[in-house]
Amino acid sequence: MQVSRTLDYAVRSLIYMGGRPGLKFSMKQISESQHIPQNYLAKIMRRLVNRGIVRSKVGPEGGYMLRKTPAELNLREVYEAIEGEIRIIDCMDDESVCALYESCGQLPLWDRLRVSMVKLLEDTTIEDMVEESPRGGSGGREVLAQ
Amino acid sequence: MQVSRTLDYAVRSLIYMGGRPGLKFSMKQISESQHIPQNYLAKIMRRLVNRGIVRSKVGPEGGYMLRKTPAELNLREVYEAIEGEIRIIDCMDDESVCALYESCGQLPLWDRLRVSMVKLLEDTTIEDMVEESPRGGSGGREVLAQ
DNA sequence: CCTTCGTGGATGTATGAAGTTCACGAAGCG
DNA sequence: CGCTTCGTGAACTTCATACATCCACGAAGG
Repeated sequence: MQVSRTLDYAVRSLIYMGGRPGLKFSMKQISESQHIPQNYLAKIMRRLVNRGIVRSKVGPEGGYMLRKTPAELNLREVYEAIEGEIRIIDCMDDESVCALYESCGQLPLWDRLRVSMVKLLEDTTIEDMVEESPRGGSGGREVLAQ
Repeated sequence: MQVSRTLDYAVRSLIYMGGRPGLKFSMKQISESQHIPQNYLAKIMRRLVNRGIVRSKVGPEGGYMLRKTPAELNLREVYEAIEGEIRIIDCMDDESVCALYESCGQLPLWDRLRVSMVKLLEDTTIEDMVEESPRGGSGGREVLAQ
Protein backbone atom coordinates (compact mmCIF):
# COMPACT_ATOMS: atom_id res chain seq x y z
CA MET A 1 0.00 0.00 0.00
CA GLN A 2 2.62 2.46 -1.07
CA VAL A 3 3.00 5.02 -3.75
CA SER A 4 5.63 4.07 -6.34
CA ARG A 5 8.87 5.93 -6.67
CA THR A 6 7.86 6.62 -10.24
CA LEU A 7 4.86 8.63 -9.08
CA ASP A 8 7.04 10.43 -6.60
CA TYR A 9 9.40 11.37 -9.45
CA ALA A 10 6.53 12.64 -11.56
CA VAL A 11 5.05 14.73 -8.80
CA ARG A 12 8.42 16.11 -7.83
CA SER A 13 9.13 17.12 -11.39
CA LEU A 14 5.78 18.82 -11.74
CA ILE A 15 6.20 20.70 -8.47
CA TYR A 16 9.57 21.84 -9.72
CA MET A 17 8.09 23.05 -12.98
CA GLY A 18 5.10 24.54 -11.22
CA GLY A 19 7.40 26.68 -9.13
CA ARG A 20 8.15 28.77 -12.22
CA PRO A 21 5.00 28.53 -14.30
CA GLY A 22 5.30 29.31 -17.98
CA LEU A 23 8.96 28.37 -18.18
CA LYS A 24 10.57 25.55 -20.10
CA PHE A 25 12.82 22.98 -18.45
CA SER A 26 15.21 20.54 -20.06
CA MET A 27 15.37 16.92 -18.94
CA LYS A 28 18.83 17.56 -17.62
CA GLN A 29 17.63 20.45 -15.46
CA ILE A 30 14.84 18.40 -13.99
CA SER A 31 16.79 15.21 -13.50
CA GLU A 32 19.72 16.93 -11.84
CA SER A 33 17.77 19.22 -9.57
CA GLN A 34 15.37 16.48 -8.51
CA HIS A 35 17.87 13.62 -8.34
CA ILE A 36 16.11 11.46 -10.90
CA PRO A 37 18.04 9.25 -13.37
CA GLN A 38 17.74 11.07 -16.67
CA ASN A 39 16.85 8.07 -18.81
CA TYR A 40 14.23 7.02 -16.37
CA LEU A 41 12.81 10.51 -16.20
CA ALA A 42 12.48 10.35 -19.98
CA LYS A 43 10.04 7.49 -19.64
CA ILE A 44 8.02 9.29 -17.02
CA MET A 45 7.85 12.50 -19.01
CA ARG A 46 6.56 10.63 -22.03
CA ARG A 47 3.54 9.50 -20.03
CA LEU A 48 2.89 13.04 -18.92
CA VAL A 49 3.24 14.25 -22.49
CA ASN A 50 0.90 11.58 -23.82
CA ARG A 51 -1.65 12.47 -21.20
CA GLY A 52 -1.50 16.11 -22.18
CA ILE A 53 -0.11 17.25 -18.86
CA VAL A 54 3.10 18.64 -20.28
CA ARG A 55 4.17 19.78 -23.72
CA SER A 56 7.54 18.78 -25.14
CA LYS A 57 9.90 20.35 -27.57
CA VAL A 58 12.78 18.46 -29.18
CA GLY A 59 16.09 19.69 -30.46
CA PRO A 60 18.42 22.36 -29.11
CA GLU A 61 16.70 24.49 -26.49
CA GLY A 62 14.19 21.68 -26.18
CA GLY A 63 12.49 20.64 -22.97
CA TYR A 64 9.16 20.49 -21.23
CA MET A 65 6.45 22.95 -20.24
CA LEU A 66 3.27 22.58 -18.23
CA ARG A 67 0.17 22.67 -20.39
CA LYS A 68 -2.02 23.93 -17.56
CA THR A 69 -1.41 26.34 -14.74
CA PRO A 70 -0.32 24.68 -11.50
CA ALA A 71 -3.69 25.61 -10.01
CA GLU A 72 -5.53 23.74 -12.74
CA LEU A 73 -3.49 20.56 -12.47
CA ASN A 74 -4.69 18.22 -9.78
CA LEU A 75 -3.01 15.15 -8.40
CA ARG A 76 -5.60 12.72 -9.62
CA GLU A 77 -4.62 13.45 -13.19
CA VAL A 78 -1.00 12.91 -12.36
CA TYR A 79 -1.67 9.73 -10.43
CA GLU A 80 -3.71 8.28 -13.27
CA ALA A 81 -1.16 9.27 -15.88
CA ILE A 82 1.45 7.24 -14.05
CA GLU A 83 -0.42 4.43 -12.34
CA GLY A 84 -3.59 4.13 -14.37
CA GLU A 85 -7.05 4.06 -12.87
CA ILE A 86 -7.12 4.18 -9.10
CA ARG A 87 -7.92 0.85 -7.54
CA ILE A 88 -7.22 -0.57 -4.11
CA ILE A 89 -7.70 -4.21 -4.87
CA ASP A 90 -7.73 -6.20 -8.09
CA CYS A 91 -11.22 -7.58 -7.92
CA MET A 92 -12.82 -4.14 -8.01
CA ASP A 93 -15.01 -3.84 -11.06
CA ASP A 94 -13.84 -7.21 -12.19
CA GLU A 95 -15.60 -10.07 -10.53
CA SER A 96 -13.97 -12.58 -12.82
CA VAL A 97 -10.81 -12.65 -10.74
CA CYS A 98 -12.41 -13.85 -7.51
CA ALA A 99 -14.60 -16.83 -6.80
CA LEU A 100 -15.93 -15.15 -3.69
CA TYR A 101 -16.97 -11.90 -5.30
CA GLU A 102 -20.67 -12.36 -4.62
CA SER A 103 -20.25 -12.78 -0.90
CA CYS A 104 -17.35 -10.46 -0.31
CA GLY A 105 -17.78 -8.18 2.65
CA GLN A 106 -14.50 -6.41 2.04
CA LEU A 107 -15.40 -4.56 -1.11
CA PRO A 108 -17.41 -1.80 0.56
CA LEU A 109 -14.42 -0.93 2.72
CA TRP A 110 -11.95 -0.85 -0.13
CA ASP A 111 -14.35 1.18 -2.16
CA ARG A 112 -14.79 3.74 0.59
CA LEU A 113 -11.03 3.93 0.80
CA ARG A 114 -10.77 4.43 -2.95
CA VAL A 115 -13.39 7.17 -2.95
CA SER A 116 -11.74 9.09 -0.15
CA MET A 117 -8.41 8.79 -1.87
CA VAL A 118 -9.76 10.05 -5.18
CA LYS A 119 -11.33 13.00 -3.43
CA LEU A 120 -8.12 13.95 -1.68
CA LEU A 121 -6.12 13.69 -4.88
CA GLU A 122 -8.67 15.69 -6.82
CA ASP A 123 -8.71 18.41 -4.21
CA THR A 124 -4.95 18.83 -4.26
CA THR A 125 -3.29 20.79 -7.03
CA ILE A 126 0.32 21.20 -8.01
CA GLU A 127 -0.03 24.79 -6.88
CA ASP A 128 -0.96 23.63 -3.38
CA MET A 129 2.17 21.52 -3.30
CA VAL A 130 4.39 24.27 -4.63
CA GLU A 131 3.15 26.45 -1.79
CA GLU A 132 3.94 23.74 0.70
CA SER A 133 7.51 23.40 -0.54
CA PRO A 134 9.79 25.39 1.74
CA ARG A 135 11.94 26.44 -1.18
CA GLY A 136 9.01 27.08 -3.47
CA GLY A 137 9.38 24.02 -5.65
CA SER A 138 12.04 25.24 -8.00
CA GLY A 139 15.60 25.67 -6.94
CA GLY A 140 17.75 25.53 -10.04
CA ARG A 141 18.22 27.73 -13.04
CA GLU A 142 15.68 27.78 -15.80
CA VAL A 143 15.23 29.05 -19.32
CA LEU A 144 12.52 31.26 -20.63
CA ALA A 145 10.02 29.61 -22.90
CA GLN A 146 10.67 30.37 -26.53
CA MET B 1 -1.14 1.60 -4.46
CA GLN B 2 -2.86 -1.69 -3.90
CA VAL B 3 -3.66 -3.89 -1.00
CA SER B 4 -1.70 -7.15 -1.04
CA ARG B 5 -3.36 -10.47 -1.59
CA THR B 6 -1.97 -11.50 1.77
CA LEU B 7 -4.03 -8.85 3.52
CA ASP B 8 -7.05 -9.88 1.51
CA TYR B 9 -6.53 -13.46 2.72
CA ALA B 10 -6.24 -12.34 6.31
CA VAL B 11 -9.35 -10.19 6.18
CA ARG B 12 -11.31 -12.87 4.41
CA SER B 13 -10.34 -15.43 7.02
CA LEU B 14 -11.32 -13.13 9.85
CA ILE B 15 -14.66 -12.31 8.28
CA TYR B 16 -15.24 -16.03 7.93
CA MET B 17 -14.41 -16.62 11.58
CA GLY B 18 -16.35 -13.56 12.64
CA GLY B 19 -19.47 -14.94 11.00
CA ARG B 20 -19.67 -17.54 13.80
CA PRO B 21 -18.11 -15.84 16.78
CA GLY B 22 -16.82 -18.03 19.59
CA LEU B 23 -16.23 -21.03 17.35
CA LYS B 24 -12.98 -22.69 16.45
CA PHE B 25 -11.87 -23.25 12.87
CA SER B 26 -9.15 -25.53 11.54
CA MET B 27 -6.71 -24.32 8.92
CA LYS B 28 -8.25 -26.76 6.50
CA GLN B 29 -11.72 -25.33 7.01
CA ILE B 30 -10.53 -21.81 6.47
CA SER B 31 -8.27 -22.52 3.53
CA GLU B 32 -10.85 -24.57 1.68
CA SER B 33 -13.81 -22.31 2.24
CA GLN B 34 -11.86 -19.18 1.43
CA HIS B 35 -9.75 -20.59 -1.39
CA ILE B 36 -6.44 -19.86 0.26
CA PRO B 37 -3.44 -22.20 -0.13
CA GLN B 38 -3.18 -23.92 3.22
CA ASN B 39 0.55 -23.60 3.69
CA TYR B 40 0.38 -19.95 2.89
CA LEU B 41 -2.54 -19.43 5.21
CA ALA B 42 -0.41 -20.97 7.94
CA LYS B 43 2.07 -18.13 7.62
CA ILE B 44 -0.65 -15.52 7.70
CA MET B 45 -2.30 -17.02 10.75
CA ARG B 46 0.99 -17.01 12.61
CA ARG B 47 1.15 -13.24 12.24
CA LEU B 48 -2.38 -12.90 13.54
CA VAL B 49 -1.55 -15.20 16.44
CA ASN B 50 1.61 -13.27 17.29
CA ARG B 51 -0.30 -10.03 17.24
CA GLY B 52 -2.88 -11.44 19.62
CA ILE B 53 -5.72 -11.25 17.14
CA VAL B 54 -6.41 -14.97 17.12
CA ARG B 55 -5.63 -17.78 19.51
CA SER B 56 -4.31 -21.10 18.24
CA LYS B 57 -4.53 -24.63 19.48
CA VAL B 58 -2.30 -27.41 18.16
CA GLY B 59 -2.92 -31.13 17.93
CA PRO B 60 -6.11 -33.03 17.12
CA GLU B 61 -9.14 -30.77 17.26
CA GLY B 62 -6.73 -27.87 16.91
CA GLY B 63 -7.46 -24.65 15.09
CA TYR B 64 -7.96 -20.94 15.52
CA MET B 65 -10.34 -18.71 17.46
CA LEU B 66 -10.83 -14.98 17.53
CA ARG B 67 -9.52 -13.41 20.71
CA LYS B 68 -11.90 -10.47 20.50
CA THR B 69 -15.48 -10.16 19.39
CA PRO B 70 -15.89 -9.15 15.75
CA ALA B 71 -17.17 -5.76 16.92
CA GLU B 72 -13.99 -5.13 18.90
CA LEU B 73 -11.64 -6.03 16.08
CA ASN B 74 -10.97 -3.20 13.68
CA LEU B 75 -9.24 -3.28 10.36
CA ARG B 76 -6.31 -1.15 11.39
CA GLU B 77 -5.13 -3.88 13.72
CA VAL B 78 -5.41 -6.43 10.97
CA TYR B 79 -3.68 -4.22 8.43
CA GLU B 80 -0.80 -3.55 10.77
CA ALA B 81 -0.48 -7.19 11.74
CA ILE B 82 0.05 -8.08 8.10
CA GLU B 83 1.70 -5.05 6.52
CA GLY B 84 3.29 -3.28 9.45
CA GLU B 85 2.85 0.38 10.19
CA ILE B 86 0.76 2.26 7.65
CA ARG B 87 2.82 4.43 5.35
CA ILE B 88 2.13 5.79 1.92
CA ILE B 89 5.66 6.62 0.94
CA ASP B 90 9.04 5.53 2.25
CA CYS B 91 10.41 8.87 3.29
CA MET B 92 7.67 9.44 5.86
CA ASP B 93 9.21 9.77 9.30
CA ASP B 94 12.56 8.95 7.83
CA GLU B 95 14.25 11.86 6.20
CA SER B 96 17.45 9.91 5.73
CA VAL B 97 16.14 8.28 2.57
CA CYS B 98 15.60 11.45 0.60
CA ALA B 99 17.94 14.30 -0.20
CA LEU B 100 14.99 16.59 -0.84
CA TYR B 101 13.16 15.95 2.41
CA GLU B 102 13.50 19.51 3.66
CA SER B 103 11.87 21.07 0.64
CA CYS B 104 9.35 18.37 -0.16
CA GLY B 105 5.89 19.70 -0.90
CA GLN B 106 4.45 16.23 -1.35
CA LEU B 107 4.62 15.05 2.21
CA PRO B 108 1.58 16.95 3.46
CA LEU B 109 -0.55 15.29 0.80
CA TRP B 110 0.68 11.79 1.52
CA ASP B 111 0.23 12.40 5.19
CA ARG B 112 -3.37 13.54 4.75
CA LEU B 113 -3.93 10.42 2.70
CA ARG B 114 -2.41 8.28 5.43
CA VAL B 115 -4.51 9.89 8.14
CA SER B 116 -7.74 9.43 6.26
CA MET B 117 -6.84 5.84 5.55
CA VAL B 118 -6.05 5.11 9.17
CA LYS B 119 -9.34 6.63 10.23
CA LEU B 120 -11.35 4.56 7.77
CA LEU B 121 -9.59 1.37 8.82
CA GLU B 122 -10.05 2.14 12.50
CA ASP B 123 -13.72 2.85 12.03
CA THR B 124 -14.37 -0.44 10.28
CA THR B 125 -14.71 -3.61 12.30
CA ILE B 126 -14.85 -7.23 11.29
CA GLU B 127 -18.45 -7.17 12.43
CA ASP B 128 -19.23 -4.44 9.91
CA MET B 129 -17.75 -6.56 7.18
CA VAL B 130 -19.55 -9.70 8.27
CA GLU B 131 -22.79 -7.77 8.02
CA GLU B 132 -21.89 -6.62 4.55
CA SER B 133 -21.24 -10.16 3.36
CA PRO B 134 -24.32 -11.42 1.52
CA ARG B 135 -23.87 -14.89 3.00
CA GLY B 136 -22.99 -13.65 6.44
CA GLY B 137 -19.28 -14.29 6.28
CA SER B 138 -19.29 -17.99 7.09
CA GLY B 139 -20.49 -20.51 4.62
CA GLY B 140 -18.98 -23.86 5.56
CA ARG B 141 -19.27 -26.18 8.50
CA GLU B 142 -17.64 -25.40 11.78
CA VAL B 143 -16.77 -27.00 15.08
CA LEU B 144 -17.72 -25.82 18.53
CA ALA B 145 -14.90 -24.43 20.61
CA GLN B 146 -13.62 -26.91 23.14
C1' DC C 1 2.29 -44.45 21.11
C1' DC C 2 -0.05 -43.15 17.09
C1' DT C 3 -2.43 -39.76 14.70
C1' DT C 4 -3.67 -35.02 14.08
C1' DC C 5 -2.46 -30.48 13.10
C1' DG C 6 -0.27 -26.08 13.91
C1' DT C 7 4.91 -24.22 13.96
C1' DG C 8 9.09 -22.45 12.02
C1' DG C 9 12.36 -22.15 8.72
C1' DA C 10 14.33 -23.00 4.18
C1' DT C 11 13.56 -22.76 -0.42
C1' DG C 12 11.48 -21.85 -4.99
C1' DT C 13 9.16 -18.82 -8.57
C1' DA C 14 7.32 -15.15 -11.12
C1' DT C 15 6.04 -10.63 -11.70
C1' DG C 16 6.73 -5.91 -11.95
C1' DA C 17 9.38 -1.72 -10.50
C1' DA C 18 13.42 0.61 -11.43
C1' DG C 19 16.96 1.61 -14.31
C1' DT C 20 19.94 1.25 -18.79
C1' DT C 21 21.17 1.33 -23.67
C1' DC C 22 20.86 2.78 -28.22
C1' DA C 23 19.52 4.00 -32.79
C1' DC C 24 16.54 7.57 -34.54
C1' DG C 25 14.78 12.05 -35.94
C1' DA C 26 13.30 16.76 -35.07
C1' DA C 27 15.13 21.35 -34.74
C1' DG C 28 18.26 25.25 -34.02
C1' DC C 29 22.78 27.30 -35.52
C1' DG C 30 26.83 28.51 -38.05
C1' DC D 1 24.14 22.15 -45.61
C1' DG D 2 26.04 19.70 -41.90
C1' DC D 3 26.85 19.71 -37.02
C1' DT D 4 25.13 19.46 -32.61
C1' DT D 5 21.50 19.24 -29.21
C1' DC D 6 17.98 16.76 -27.09
C1' DG D 7 13.65 14.32 -26.73
C1' DT D 8 11.54 9.60 -28.56
C1' DG D 9 10.60 4.79 -28.58
C1' DA D 10 11.60 0.25 -27.88
C1' DA D 11 14.35 -3.47 -26.21
C1' DC D 12 16.79 -5.10 -22.55
C1' DT D 13 18.82 -5.98 -17.72
C1' DT D 14 18.57 -6.12 -12.80
C1' DC D 15 16.67 -6.80 -8.55
C1' DA D 16 13.34 -6.97 -4.84
C1' DT D 17 9.58 -9.02 -2.99
C1' DA D 18 4.87 -11.05 -3.04
C1' DC D 19 3.25 -15.38 -3.29
C1' DA D 20 3.72 -19.97 -2.66
C1' DT D 21 5.64 -24.72 -1.43
C1' DC D 22 8.02 -28.23 1.35
C1' DC D 23 9.41 -30.56 5.27
C1' DA D 24 10.99 -31.86 9.80
C1' DC D 25 9.34 -30.87 14.42
C1' DG D 26 6.56 -30.96 18.58
C1' DA D 27 2.27 -30.30 21.17
C1' DA D 28 -1.86 -32.73 22.38
C1' DG D 29 -5.80 -35.95 22.35
C1' DG D 30 -7.58 -40.93 22.06
